[in-house]
Amino acid sequence: MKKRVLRYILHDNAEKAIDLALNNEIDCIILDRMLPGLSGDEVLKKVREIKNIPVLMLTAKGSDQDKIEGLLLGSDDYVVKPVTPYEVILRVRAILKRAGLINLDKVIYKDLELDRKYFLVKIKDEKIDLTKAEFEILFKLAQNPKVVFTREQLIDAITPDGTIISDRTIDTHIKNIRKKLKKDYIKTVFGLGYKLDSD
Amino acid sequence: MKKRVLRYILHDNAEKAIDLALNNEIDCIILDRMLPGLSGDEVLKKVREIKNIPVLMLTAKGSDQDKIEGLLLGSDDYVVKPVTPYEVILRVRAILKRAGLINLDKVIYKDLELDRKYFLVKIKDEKIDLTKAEFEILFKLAQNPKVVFTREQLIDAITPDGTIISDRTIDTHIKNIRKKLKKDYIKTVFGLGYKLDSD
DNA sequence: CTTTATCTTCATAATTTTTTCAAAATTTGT
DNA sequence: ACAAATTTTGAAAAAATTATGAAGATAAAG
Repeated sequence: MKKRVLRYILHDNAEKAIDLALNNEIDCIILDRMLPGLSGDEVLKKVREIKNIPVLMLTAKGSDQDKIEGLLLGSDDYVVKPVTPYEVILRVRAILKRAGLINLDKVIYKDLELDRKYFLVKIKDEKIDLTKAEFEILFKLAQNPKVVFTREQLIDAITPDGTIISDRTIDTHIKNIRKKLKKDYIKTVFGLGYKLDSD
Repeated sequence: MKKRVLRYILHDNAEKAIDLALNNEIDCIILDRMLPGLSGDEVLKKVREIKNIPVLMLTAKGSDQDKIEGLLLGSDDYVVKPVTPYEVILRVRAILKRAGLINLDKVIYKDLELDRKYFLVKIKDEKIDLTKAEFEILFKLAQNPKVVFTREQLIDAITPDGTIISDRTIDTHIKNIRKKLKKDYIKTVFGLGYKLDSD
Protein backbone atom coordinates (compact mmCIF):
# COMPACT_ATOMS: atom_id res chain seq x y z
CA MET A 1 0.00 0.00 0.00
CA LYS A 2 1.23 3.45 -0.92
CA LYS A 3 2.43 5.56 1.94
CA ARG A 4 0.29 8.63 2.37
CA VAL A 5 -0.31 11.57 4.56
CA LEU A 6 -3.62 11.57 6.36
CA ARG A 7 -5.52 14.78 6.14
CA TYR A 8 -8.40 15.70 8.35
CA ILE A 9 -10.69 18.58 9.12
CA LEU A 10 -11.14 20.00 12.58
CA HIS A 11 -12.90 23.29 12.29
CA ASP A 12 -15.19 25.51 14.29
CA ASN A 13 -17.09 26.94 11.35
CA ALA A 14 -19.51 24.82 9.40
CA GLU A 15 -19.42 26.61 6.05
CA LYS A 16 -15.64 26.66 6.01
CA ALA A 17 -15.51 23.00 6.94
CA ILE A 18 -17.73 22.06 4.03
CA ASP A 19 -15.67 24.13 1.67
CA LEU A 20 -12.47 22.53 2.86
CA ALA A 21 -13.89 19.03 2.71
CA LEU A 22 -15.07 19.39 -0.86
CA ASN A 23 -12.10 21.18 -2.29
CA ASN A 24 -9.22 19.28 -0.73
CA GLU A 25 -7.99 15.75 -0.50
CA ILE A 26 -9.43 14.81 2.85
CA ASP A 27 -9.29 11.28 4.22
CA CYS A 28 -11.55 11.62 7.20
CA ILE A 29 -13.81 14.15 8.87
CA ILE A 30 -14.30 14.42 12.61
CA LEU A 31 -17.55 16.27 12.90
CA ASP A 32 -19.03 17.90 15.97
CA ARG A 33 -22.78 17.77 15.82
CA MET A 34 -23.13 21.13 17.53
CA LEU A 35 -21.42 23.62 15.28
CA PRO A 36 -22.13 27.35 15.24
CA GLY A 37 -24.13 28.10 12.12
CA LEU A 38 -25.17 24.88 10.39
CA SER A 39 -25.62 21.79 12.53
CA GLY A 40 -23.32 18.84 12.13
CA ASP A 41 -26.12 16.88 10.57
CA GLU A 42 -26.50 19.45 7.83
CA VAL A 43 -22.77 19.51 7.20
CA LEU A 44 -22.75 15.75 6.87
CA LYS A 45 -25.66 15.80 4.44
CA LYS A 46 -24.10 18.48 2.27
CA VAL A 47 -20.74 16.74 2.14
CA ARG A 48 -22.25 13.37 1.38
CA GLU A 49 -24.23 14.76 -1.53
CA ILE A 50 -20.97 15.24 -3.33
CA LYS A 51 -18.22 13.17 -1.80
CA ASN A 52 -18.08 9.91 0.12
CA ILE A 53 -15.55 10.76 2.82
CA PRO A 54 -15.48 8.73 6.06
CA VAL A 55 -17.04 10.74 8.87
CA LEU A 56 -16.77 10.33 12.64
CA MET A 57 -19.63 12.10 14.33
CA LEU A 58 -18.88 13.68 17.69
CA THR A 59 -21.74 14.67 19.91
CA ALA A 60 -22.82 15.68 23.38
CA LYS A 61 -26.26 14.17 23.17
CA GLY A 62 -26.29 10.58 24.32
CA SER A 63 -29.64 8.98 23.66
CA ASP A 64 -30.02 5.93 21.48
CA GLN A 65 -32.33 7.86 19.22
CA ASP A 66 -29.49 10.20 18.39
CA LYS A 67 -27.16 7.35 17.63
CA ILE A 68 -29.54 5.88 15.10
CA GLU A 69 -30.20 9.23 13.50
CA GLY A 70 -26.52 9.99 13.09
CA LEU A 71 -25.69 6.68 11.51
CA LEU A 72 -28.66 6.88 9.19
CA LEU A 73 -27.47 10.21 7.96
CA GLY A 74 -24.39 8.43 6.77
CA SER A 75 -21.69 8.98 9.36
CA ASP A 76 -19.38 6.00 9.67
CA ASP A 77 -19.16 6.07 13.41
CA TYR A 78 -20.49 8.01 16.33
CA VAL A 79 -19.01 8.88 19.74
CA VAL A 80 -20.60 10.66 22.67
CA LYS A 81 -18.69 13.38 24.46
CA PRO A 82 -16.82 13.54 26.75
CA VAL A 83 -14.42 11.28 24.96
CA THR A 84 -10.69 10.81 25.36
CA PRO A 85 -8.44 11.83 22.49
CA TYR A 86 -7.13 8.29 22.43
CA GLU A 87 -10.59 6.88 21.89
CA VAL A 88 -11.08 9.26 18.98
CA ILE A 89 -7.83 8.06 17.48
CA LEU A 90 -8.92 4.44 17.83
CA ARG A 91 -12.24 5.15 16.14
CA VAL A 92 -10.66 7.06 13.31
CA ARG A 93 -8.20 4.27 12.73
CA ALA A 94 -11.03 1.76 12.59
CA ILE A 95 -12.91 3.94 10.08
CA LEU A 96 -9.88 4.42 7.90
CA LYS A 97 -9.15 0.73 7.98
CA ARG A 98 -12.73 -0.03 6.92
CA ALA A 99 -12.41 2.49 4.11
CA GLY A 100 -9.24 0.80 3.02
CA LEU A 101 -7.14 3.89 3.57
CA ILE A 102 -4.74 2.40 6.06
CA ASN A 103 -3.55 -1.07 6.89
CA LEU A 104 -3.39 -1.75 10.61
CA ASP A 105 -1.67 -5.06 10.05
CA LYS A 106 1.45 -3.36 8.83
CA VAL A 107 3.93 -1.35 10.84
CA ILE A 108 7.06 0.36 9.65
CA TYR A 109 9.70 1.87 11.86
CA LYS A 110 12.85 3.17 10.24
CA ASP A 111 14.22 0.29 8.17
CA LEU A 112 12.16 -2.23 10.10
CA GLU A 113 8.98 -3.59 8.55
CA LEU A 114 6.43 -5.88 10.21
CA ASP A 115 3.40 -7.37 8.53
CA ARG A 116 0.99 -9.36 10.64
CA LYS A 117 -0.98 -10.61 7.67
CA TYR A 118 1.95 -12.53 6.28
CA PHE A 119 3.70 -12.77 9.63
CA LEU A 120 6.72 -11.25 8.04
CA VAL A 121 9.63 -9.20 9.37
CA LYS A 122 11.96 -7.40 7.04
CA ILE A 123 14.87 -5.14 7.72
CA LYS A 124 15.92 -3.37 4.57
CA ASP A 125 14.49 -6.13 2.32
CA GLU A 126 16.26 -8.79 4.33
CA LYS A 127 13.84 -11.30 5.80
CA ILE A 128 14.07 -12.13 9.49
CA ASP A 129 12.45 -15.19 11.05
CA LEU A 130 10.80 -14.49 14.37
CA THR A 131 8.71 -16.82 16.50
CA LYS A 132 5.14 -15.85 17.32
CA ALA A 133 5.95 -14.47 20.76
CA GLU A 134 8.90 -12.54 19.42
CA PHE A 135 6.78 -11.13 16.61
CA GLU A 136 4.00 -10.00 18.93
CA ILE A 137 6.40 -8.23 21.24
CA LEU A 138 8.21 -6.45 18.46
CA PHE A 139 4.92 -5.55 16.79
CA LYS A 140 3.56 -3.97 19.95
CA LEU A 141 6.75 -1.98 20.40
CA ALA A 142 6.81 -0.92 16.76
CA GLN A 143 3.18 0.16 16.80
CA ASN A 144 4.08 2.81 19.36
CA PRO A 145 7.72 3.67 18.95
CA LYS A 146 9.28 5.60 21.82
CA VAL A 147 6.51 4.53 24.17
CA VAL A 148 7.75 2.57 27.15
CA PHE A 149 5.99 -0.74 27.70
CA THR A 150 6.17 -2.58 30.99
CA ARG A 151 6.89 -6.28 30.95
CA GLU A 152 3.34 -6.87 32.06
CA GLN A 153 2.01 -5.07 29.01
CA LEU A 154 4.26 -7.11 26.77
CA ILE A 155 3.06 -10.30 28.43
CA ASP A 156 -0.47 -9.25 27.50
CA ALA A 157 0.68 -9.06 23.90
CA ILE A 158 1.77 -12.70 23.80
CA THR A 159 -0.79 -14.40 26.05
CA PRO A 160 -4.46 -14.17 25.06
CA ASP A 161 -6.09 -13.96 28.46
CA GLY A 162 -4.46 -13.34 31.78
CA THR A 163 -2.08 -16.25 31.71
CA ILE A 164 0.54 -15.80 34.37
CA ILE A 165 4.13 -15.96 33.28
CA SER A 166 7.26 -14.47 34.73
CA ASP A 167 8.66 -11.05 33.89
CA ARG A 168 12.00 -12.72 33.21
CA THR A 169 10.45 -14.49 30.25
CA ILE A 170 10.12 -11.15 28.50
CA ASP A 171 13.80 -10.50 29.12
CA THR A 172 14.61 -13.71 27.36
CA HIS A 173 12.38 -12.93 24.39
CA ILE A 174 13.95 -9.49 24.10
CA LYS A 175 17.38 -11.09 24.19
CA ASN A 176 16.43 -13.42 21.34
CA ILE A 177 14.86 -10.63 19.26
CA ARG A 178 17.99 -8.56 19.67
CA LYS A 179 20.13 -11.44 18.53
CA LYS A 180 18.05 -11.94 15.39
CA LEU A 181 17.89 -8.29 14.39
CA LYS A 182 21.55 -7.49 14.40
CA LYS A 183 21.10 -3.78 15.12
CA ASP A 184 19.71 -3.01 18.57
CA TYR A 185 16.39 -1.36 17.96
CA ILE A 186 15.05 -2.10 21.41
CA LYS A 187 16.10 0.09 24.26
CA THR A 188 15.64 -1.00 27.85
CA VAL A 189 14.34 1.59 30.25
CA PHE A 190 15.74 0.65 33.60
CA GLY A 191 13.10 -0.08 36.20
CA LEU A 192 10.25 0.35 33.75
CA GLY A 193 10.42 -1.83 30.68
CA TYR A 194 11.35 -1.61 27.02
CA LYS A 195 10.74 0.73 24.11
CA LEU A 196 11.55 0.89 20.46
CA ASP A 197 13.89 3.75 19.83
CA SER A 198 17.24 4.28 18.28
CA ASP A 199 18.70 7.03 20.42
CA MET B 1 -3.25 18.52 23.71
CA LYS B 2 -4.58 22.02 23.25
CA LYS B 3 -4.11 24.34 26.18
CA ARG B 4 -7.40 25.34 27.65
CA VAL B 5 -9.05 27.13 30.49
CA LEU B 6 -10.97 24.91 32.85
CA ARG B 7 -14.40 26.15 33.78
CA TYR B 8 -16.36 24.92 36.73
CA ILE B 9 -19.54 25.56 38.64
CA LEU B 10 -19.60 26.13 42.37
CA HIS B 11 -22.90 27.57 43.29
CA ASP B 12 -25.27 27.75 46.23
CA ASN B 13 -28.49 27.60 44.27
CA ALA B 14 -29.56 24.48 42.46
CA GLU B 15 -31.67 26.05 39.74
CA LYS B 16 -28.98 28.56 38.87
CA ALA B 17 -26.36 25.84 38.84
CA ILE B 18 -28.36 23.78 36.39
CA ASP B 19 -28.90 26.76 34.20
CA LEU B 20 -25.22 27.62 34.22
CA ALA B 21 -24.17 24.05 33.53
CA LEU B 22 -26.42 23.68 30.55
CA ASN B 23 -25.85 27.00 28.92
CA ASN B 24 -22.11 27.36 29.21
CA GLU B 25 -19.03 25.46 28.24
CA ILE B 26 -18.36 23.69 31.49
CA ASP B 27 -15.66 21.08 31.87
CA CYS B 28 -16.47 19.78 35.32
CA ILE B 29 -19.05 20.19 38.05
CA ILE B 30 -18.31 19.96 41.76
CA LEU B 31 -21.67 19.22 43.24
CA ASP B 32 -22.70 19.36 46.89
CA ARG B 33 -25.37 16.82 47.61
CA MET B 34 -27.10 19.10 50.11
CA LEU B 35 -28.11 22.15 48.19
CA PRO B 36 -30.90 24.50 49.18
CA GLY B 37 -33.83 23.82 46.88
CA LEU B 38 -33.22 20.77 44.74
CA SER B 39 -30.96 18.02 46.09
CA GLY B 40 -27.64 17.34 44.49
CA ASP B 41 -28.96 14.08 43.15
CA GLU B 42 -31.72 15.87 41.31
CA VAL B 43 -29.32 18.40 39.87
CA LEU B 44 -27.12 15.60 38.66
CA LYS B 45 -30.04 13.82 37.07
CA LYS B 46 -31.29 16.93 35.32
CA VAL B 47 -27.86 17.86 34.01
CA ARG B 48 -27.11 14.33 32.84
CA GLU B 49 -30.33 14.18 30.89
CA ILE B 50 -28.94 16.75 28.57
CA LYS B 51 -25.19 16.97 28.89
CA ASN B 52 -22.53 14.49 29.81
CA ILE B 53 -20.29 16.68 31.95
CA PRO B 54 -17.89 15.07 34.46
CA VAL B 55 -19.27 15.48 37.98
CA LEU B 56 -17.58 15.22 41.36
CA MET B 57 -20.16 14.63 44.06
CA LEU B 58 -19.43 16.21 47.44
CA THR B 59 -21.36 15.00 50.45
CA ALA B 60 -21.58 14.86 54.21
CA LYS B 61 -23.26 11.47 54.32
CA GLY B 62 -20.71 8.73 54.55
CA SER B 63 -22.39 5.36 54.34
CA ASP B 64 -21.51 2.91 51.63
CA GLN B 65 -25.10 2.99 50.48
CA ASP B 66 -24.72 6.66 49.65
CA LYS B 67 -21.56 6.03 47.73
CA ILE B 68 -23.20 3.47 45.55
CA GLU B 69 -26.21 5.70 44.98
CA GLY B 70 -24.12 8.64 43.93
CA LEU B 71 -22.06 6.67 41.46
CA LEU B 72 -25.11 5.00 40.01
CA LEU B 73 -26.69 8.34 39.38
CA GLY B 74 -23.80 9.03 37.12
CA SER B 75 -21.33 11.11 39.07
CA ASP B 76 -17.75 10.38 38.12
CA ASP B 77 -16.41 10.43 41.63
CA TYR B 78 -17.61 10.95 45.15
CA VAL B 79 -15.94 12.46 48.24
CA VAL B 80 -17.19 12.63 51.78
CA LYS B 81 -16.86 15.86 53.73
CA PRO B 82 -14.85 17.07 55.54
CA VAL B 83 -12.37 17.08 52.72
CA THR B 84 -9.25 19.16 52.14
CA PRO B 85 -9.17 21.52 49.16
CA TYR B 86 -6.11 19.67 47.95
CA GLU B 87 -7.94 16.38 47.86
CA VAL B 88 -10.72 17.96 45.83
CA ILE B 89 -8.15 19.24 43.38
CA LEU B 90 -6.64 15.78 43.07
CA ARG B 91 -10.02 14.20 42.44
CA VAL B 92 -11.01 16.79 39.86
CA ARG B 93 -7.73 16.29 38.08
CA ALA B 94 -8.31 12.55 37.99
CA ILE B 95 -11.81 13.07 36.59
CA LEU B 96 -10.64 15.48 33.95
CA LYS B 97 -7.88 13.12 32.98
CA ARG B 98 -10.34 10.28 32.62
CA ALA B 99 -12.55 12.51 30.49
CA GLY B 100 -9.57 13.29 28.32
CA LEU B 101 -9.69 16.99 29.04
CA ILE B 102 -6.23 17.23 30.51
CA ASN B 103 -3.09 15.20 30.24
CA LEU B 104 -1.54 14.60 33.63
CA ASP B 105 1.35 12.73 32.12
CA LYS B 106 2.89 15.80 30.58
CA VAL B 107 4.40 18.82 32.27
CA ILE B 108 6.03 21.81 30.69
CA TYR B 109 7.97 24.47 32.53
CA LYS B 110 9.78 27.09 30.48
CA ASP B 111 12.01 25.18 28.08
CA LEU B 112 11.76 22.04 30.16
CA GLU B 113 9.39 19.28 29.08
CA LEU B 114 8.57 16.07 30.94
CA ASP B 115 6.42 13.29 29.57
CA ARG B 116 5.68 10.29 31.72
CA LYS B 117 4.21 8.27 28.86
CA TYR B 118 7.46 8.33 26.98
CA PHE B 119 9.52 8.66 30.14
CA LEU B 120 11.10 11.55 28.35
CA VAL B 121 12.79 14.75 29.44
CA LYS B 122 13.51 17.40 26.88
CA ILE B 123 15.11 20.78 27.27
CA LYS B 124 14.60 22.77 24.12
CA ASP B 125 14.27 19.62 21.98
CA GLU B 126 17.40 18.15 23.45
CA LYS B 127 16.75 14.81 25.12
CA ILE B 128 17.99 14.18 28.64
CA ASP B 129 18.26 10.75 30.21
CA LEU B 130 17.09 10.61 33.80
CA THR B 131 16.72 7.63 36.10
CA LYS B 132 13.35 6.77 37.59
CA ALA B 133 13.98 8.51 40.91
CA GLU B 134 15.41 11.57 39.21
CA PHE B 135 12.43 11.72 36.89
CA GLU B 136 9.90 11.48 39.69
CA ILE B 137 11.56 14.24 41.66
CA LEU B 138 11.81 16.59 38.73
CA PHE B 139 8.26 15.76 37.70
CA LYS B 140 6.90 16.62 41.11
CA LEU B 141 8.81 19.89 41.13
CA ALA B 142 7.74 20.77 37.61
CA GLN B 143 4.09 20.01 38.31
CA ASN B 144 4.07 22.80 40.86
CA PRO B 145 6.72 25.28 39.91
CA LYS B 146 7.61 27.84 42.55
CA VAL B 147 6.20 25.58 45.26
CA VAL B 148 8.76 24.52 47.84
CA PHE B 149 8.88 20.80 48.52
CA THR B 150 10.47 19.39 51.64
CA ARG B 151 12.86 16.51 51.27
CA GLU B 152 10.27 14.31 52.93
CA GLN B 153 7.72 15.16 50.26
CA LEU B 154 10.21 14.38 47.56
CA ILE B 155 10.99 11.05 49.20
CA ASP B 156 7.30 10.27 48.95
CA ALA B 157 7.55 10.84 45.23
CA ILE B 158 10.18 8.16 44.73
CA THR B 159 9.20 5.52 47.29
CA PRO B 160 5.79 3.83 47.03
CA ASP B 161 4.78 3.63 50.67
CA GLY B 162 6.53 4.95 53.71
CA THR B 163 9.93 3.51 53.04
CA ILE B 164 12.47 5.24 55.21
CA ILE B 165 15.46 6.77 53.56
CA SER B 166 17.73 9.65 54.49
CA ASP B 167 17.17 13.27 53.58
CA ARG B 168 20.70 13.34 52.20
CA THR B 169 19.62 10.95 49.48
CA ILE B 170 17.45 13.67 48.01
CA ASP B 171 20.41 16.03 48.02
CA THR B 172 22.34 13.53 45.96
CA HIS B 173 19.49 13.06 43.49
CA ILE B 174 19.17 16.82 43.13
CA LYS B 175 22.89 17.03 42.53
CA ASN B 176 22.68 14.45 39.77
CA ILE B 177 19.66 16.08 38.15
CA ARG B 178 21.44 19.42 38.14
CA LYS B 179 24.44 17.84 36.50
CA LYS B 180 22.33 16.31 33.75
CA LEU B 181 20.31 19.44 33.00
CA LYS B 182 23.11 21.82 32.42
CA LYS B 183 21.14 24.91 33.41
CA ASP B 184 20.17 25.04 37.09
CA TYR B 185 16.41 24.92 37.14
CA ILE B 186 16.21 23.74 40.72
CA LYS B 187 16.58 26.28 43.47
CA THR B 188 17.34 25.25 47.02
CA VAL B 189 15.40 26.99 49.75
CA PHE B 190 17.68 26.95 52.73
CA GLY B 191 16.24 25.08 55.68
CA LEU B 192 13.13 24.03 53.81
CA GLY B 193 13.73 22.09 50.64
CA TYR B 194 13.77 22.60 46.90
CA LYS B 195 11.62 24.25 44.28
CA LEU B 196 11.62 24.67 40.55
CA ASP B 197 12.16 28.28 39.73
CA SER B 198 14.61 30.50 38.02
CA ASP B 199 14.41 33.62 40.17
C1' DC C 1 5.82 -41.88 19.10
C1' DT C 2 9.84 -39.34 18.20
C1' DT C 3 11.87 -35.29 16.88
C1' DT C 4 12.08 -30.47 16.58
C1' DA C 5 11.04 -25.93 17.60
C1' DT C 6 9.29 -22.78 20.87
C1' DC C 7 8.35 -21.09 25.32
C1' DT C 8 9.44 -20.64 30.07
C1' DT C 9 12.19 -20.82 34.17
C1' DC C 10 16.35 -20.52 36.66
C1' DA C 11 20.94 -19.22 38.37
C1' DT C 12 24.69 -16.28 37.85
C1' DA C 13 27.18 -12.49 35.96
C1' DA C 14 27.04 -7.82 34.58
C1' DT C 15 25.12 -3.45 34.83
C1' DT C 16 22.68 0.41 36.64
C1' DT C 17 20.61 2.80 40.12
C1' DT C 18 19.95 4.10 44.83
C1' DT C 19 21.63 5.14 49.16
C1' DT C 20 24.97 6.35 52.58
C1' DC C 21 28.94 8.72 54.27
C1' DA C 22 32.24 12.28 55.40
C1' DA C 23 34.68 16.24 54.23
C1' DA C 24 34.29 20.74 52.11
C1' DA C 25 31.53 24.62 51.01
C1' DT C 26 27.77 27.65 51.78
C1' DT C 27 24.23 30.05 54.23
C1' DT C 28 22.09 32.14 58.30
C1' DG C 29 21.75 34.69 62.48
C1' DT C 30 24.18 37.05 66.04
C1' DA D 1 33.44 37.98 61.39
C1' DC D 2 32.18 33.89 64.03
C1' DA D 3 29.66 29.85 65.17
C1' DA D 4 25.98 26.80 64.15
C1' DA D 5 23.22 24.76 60.94
C1' DT D 6 22.52 23.31 56.32
C1' DT D 7 23.81 22.03 51.84
C1' DT D 8 27.06 20.34 48.19
C1' DT D 9 29.92 17.03 46.42
C1' DG D 10 32.77 12.99 45.19
C1' DA D 11 33.50 8.42 46.31
C1' DA D 12 32.05 4.03 47.64
C1' DA D 13 28.87 0.61 49.52
C1' DA D 14 24.43 -1.44 49.05
C1' DA D 15 20.49 -2.62 46.58
C1' DA D 16 17.88 -3.40 42.63
C1' DT D 17 17.43 -4.56 37.89
C1' DT D 18 18.81 -6.60 33.63
C1' DA D 19 21.55 -9.78 30.44
C1' DT D 20 22.78 -14.21 29.40
C1' DG D 21 23.58 -19.15 28.84
C1' DA D 22 21.75 -23.42 29.90
C1' DA D 23 18.25 -26.52 30.95
C1' DG D 24 13.49 -28.09 31.68
C1' DA D 25 8.66 -27.93 30.03
C1' DT D 26 5.35 -27.53 26.44
C1' DA D 27 3.63 -27.58 21.99
C1' DA D 28 4.01 -28.59 17.09
C1' DA D 29 5.53 -31.33 13.32
C1' DG D 30 6.95 -35.34 11.08
